[in-house]
Amino acid sequence: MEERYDPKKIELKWQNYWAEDNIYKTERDSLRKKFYCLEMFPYPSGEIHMGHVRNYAIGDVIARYKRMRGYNVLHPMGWDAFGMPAENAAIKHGVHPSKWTYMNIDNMKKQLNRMGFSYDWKREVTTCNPEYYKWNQWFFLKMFEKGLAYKKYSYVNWCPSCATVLANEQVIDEKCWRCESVVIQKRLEQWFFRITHYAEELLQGCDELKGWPERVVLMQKNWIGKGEGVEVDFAVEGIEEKLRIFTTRPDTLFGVTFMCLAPEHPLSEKLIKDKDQLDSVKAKYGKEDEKVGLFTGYYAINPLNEDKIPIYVANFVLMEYGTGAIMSVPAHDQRDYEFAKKYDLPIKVVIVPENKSEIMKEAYEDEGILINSGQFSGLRSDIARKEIIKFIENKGYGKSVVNYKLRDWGISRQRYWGTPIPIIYCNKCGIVPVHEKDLPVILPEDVKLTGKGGSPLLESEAFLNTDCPKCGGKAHRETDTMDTFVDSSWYFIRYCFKKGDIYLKSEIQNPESEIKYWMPVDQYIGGVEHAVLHLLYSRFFTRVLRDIGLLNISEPFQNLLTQGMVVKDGAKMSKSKGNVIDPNYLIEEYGADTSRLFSLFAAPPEKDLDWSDKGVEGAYRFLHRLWGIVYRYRDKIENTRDRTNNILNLQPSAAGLCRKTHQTIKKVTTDIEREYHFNTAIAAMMELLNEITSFEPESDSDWAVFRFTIENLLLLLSPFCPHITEEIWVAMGNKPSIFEQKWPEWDEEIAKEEKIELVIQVNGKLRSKLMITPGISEEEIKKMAIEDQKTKEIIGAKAIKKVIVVKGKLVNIVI
RNA sequence: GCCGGAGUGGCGGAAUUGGUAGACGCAAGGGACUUAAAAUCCCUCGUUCCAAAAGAGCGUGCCGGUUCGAGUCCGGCCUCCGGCACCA
Repeated sequence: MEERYDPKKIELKWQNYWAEDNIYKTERDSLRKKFYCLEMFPYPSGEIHMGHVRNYAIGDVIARYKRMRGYNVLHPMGWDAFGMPAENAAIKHGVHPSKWTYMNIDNMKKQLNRMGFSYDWKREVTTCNPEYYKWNQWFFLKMFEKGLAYKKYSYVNWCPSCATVLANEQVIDEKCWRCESVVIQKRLEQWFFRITHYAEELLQGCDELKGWPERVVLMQKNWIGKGEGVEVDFAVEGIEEKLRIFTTRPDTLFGVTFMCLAPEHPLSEKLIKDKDQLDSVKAKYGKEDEKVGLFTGYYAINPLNEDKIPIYVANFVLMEYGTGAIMSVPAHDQRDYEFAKKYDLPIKVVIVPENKSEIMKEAYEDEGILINSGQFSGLRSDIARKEIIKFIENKGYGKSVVNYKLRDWGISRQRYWGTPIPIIYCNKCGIVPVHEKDLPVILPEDVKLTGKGGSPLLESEAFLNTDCPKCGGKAHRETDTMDTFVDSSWYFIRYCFKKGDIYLKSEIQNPESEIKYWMPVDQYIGGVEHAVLHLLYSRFFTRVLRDIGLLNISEPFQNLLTQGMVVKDGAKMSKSKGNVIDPNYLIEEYGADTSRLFSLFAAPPEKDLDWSDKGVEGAYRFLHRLWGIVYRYRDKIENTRDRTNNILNLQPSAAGLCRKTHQTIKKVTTDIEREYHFNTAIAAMMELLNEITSFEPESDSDWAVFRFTIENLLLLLSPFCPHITEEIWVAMGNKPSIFEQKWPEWDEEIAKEEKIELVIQVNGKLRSKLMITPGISEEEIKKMAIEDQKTKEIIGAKAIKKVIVVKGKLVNIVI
């Protein structure tokens, strides 16, 4: 052991040792309980940032802690390697996305290893590897078979300048993230995954997510957006067709004064002869605030009261939700109200508030009593709703339906750097799936990336032209690639296997499968920005894979920890703001242990972490002091082989330190177990070090306590700061590795304080304190409190009304 | 607009079921060591009154309530952050 704490030197030394010793490799072991600890894998941008450091430090502490608790821990890492930045780099610098990506992976892997994270690299996943994306294609085929993958026309975000489709995430304030052109909606034929098939199950499953943050579960519920209502058919005067609408408020059916169709509704095109006028409404479709409508000239008949009501086409009606047509009740819906005011349509009140009546300035959307509603007048609206539904269903006017806001997942991307969709188009046979034995459909390397738009795969003759698997005739391949969210929807399943080719087909219905052994993920850790997208897609995939027979569970992630952002000066770290802290600099300056310690100490994991250069110094000082004290007493410690636990024969100061050690073991353990409160766990270890510093050992038994305390502190600290603890552990004469040690245990008897402080309150105000022995009777405590000198002075001649004793804590005297 | 979350010293944050508000760390001030600086160590550190100490008053966004006792529970607001948003 050297005098100076040199993090760089010892960290590199142990990282090499651990790597050579293969200390993190994981094997199936049915004798031990498994624990699957997973952090969201990174996009290989080339450099890790503070968000990664924090995310992976949290995961690493959990993985190491669970390992020491005796669990068989799976702790893998990989790369979300497909995606646009690689393509953009290729366009800008002329380097192939593949080369760029693998270079970045190389670099980031070094950086992660430099942080001392305990990953089993034998299970590394790289999504742009054909061995991986082959299974994306296989899942696609399975879903195609089951009708869960299908192709349809739909509106997509289109950037006219780049001439390409953009994902929703790539549209910022209705503009293209790259060229800032205004994005338009374009109708294109695209592949979809039928996630809506599982809408109800995904919603129900939310209640099972006990280990998830409530807000994430709520966001998922809102996103799925279940709406229960009724579909009602209205006859249209003069034509045969019925007009079907969806409403959640059948209690307002008597207040309908007009109908609205979405501009894309089939009837709109049929009823409006002037196409230019219809197009002008279409142009205002969607997110416009202004309500625009066009009278069709046709009337519908309200099946409940035979009212004749005009039919409009309106820009605020969405084709994608419900039936694309609505009944408008301006008295009880604010949007309908605005529309009615603008086009001077009648407003008919059918619900009044139970107590008061007032002049209408806006729609009354709350519950109330029905009026002007025929046989239903006088009913409360919630009861009327049920009665009217019953009536409608009996008469055959319509039926109860459930609608969801959740849409099917559009996975087609006109991009190069992604998984090819395994579909072939044949002039004779139409859409033909690639045969399973022909997987993977390899993404060709020799393509030109210009950034001009359109998939570069269209230019690759060798890729494009193929034979039809059905008739053998000339055919061509699908050139769209899959959304990269497909890759991340099942990567946690791929980790269940070691690197190399896998064969999932043989895992179906195999009860001994690795997947069934490791899944579900016991602890998942990542940013809250994935609350809906990635986490929802993964829940969907897990259900699809369950129905294929690969899994016997429905929820992939038992417990979810969403860590906060790393912020500086109140803003998220970003290049444009110039407030980025480079982890490389931090590691170079202070070492990995300090970087890890600070990012875990400064805030609880779920909250935002405010960066502070000075705070890092504080974390460094703690490790420095630990090093210093062990170095100072190195000879004595090494010559002491006893570790004493027997508090009875000790001097008071040694007994105190021994007690504090047990208390710290308890505090650190419970803080980790209780919602991973690492910040308070670290604070407790700092307190213990403070006590060690002021302890002056003299006798042999003092030294035995000293060694006992240091060893336990090292064990407690080892998941947080693996390098320094390993170094000191070995320097004290122990064998490596400290991670093969058991997590320490505390003795409740020793941890108990000999004397406790009793607080004396008078009328709820702190007035005095007494030292007492725990376990003395309530009567005695009362007596001691009243007879206390200071209490007496305050009470004076006043009468004592009541004395409340909280055992072991305080006495409150009411006068 | 709707749905969440959060407001505690100069700062990051503690306070497990209502029971000593401010643990731990940072910053600041003072001191020791040193030719000097850095590093290290020691002391002080919510605020007001008082020269200081002792002591007392006030204090967890604001107003009110429940309670012997409220940062914590209840009612009504304010501010900030996040998500969704013409979903009929």
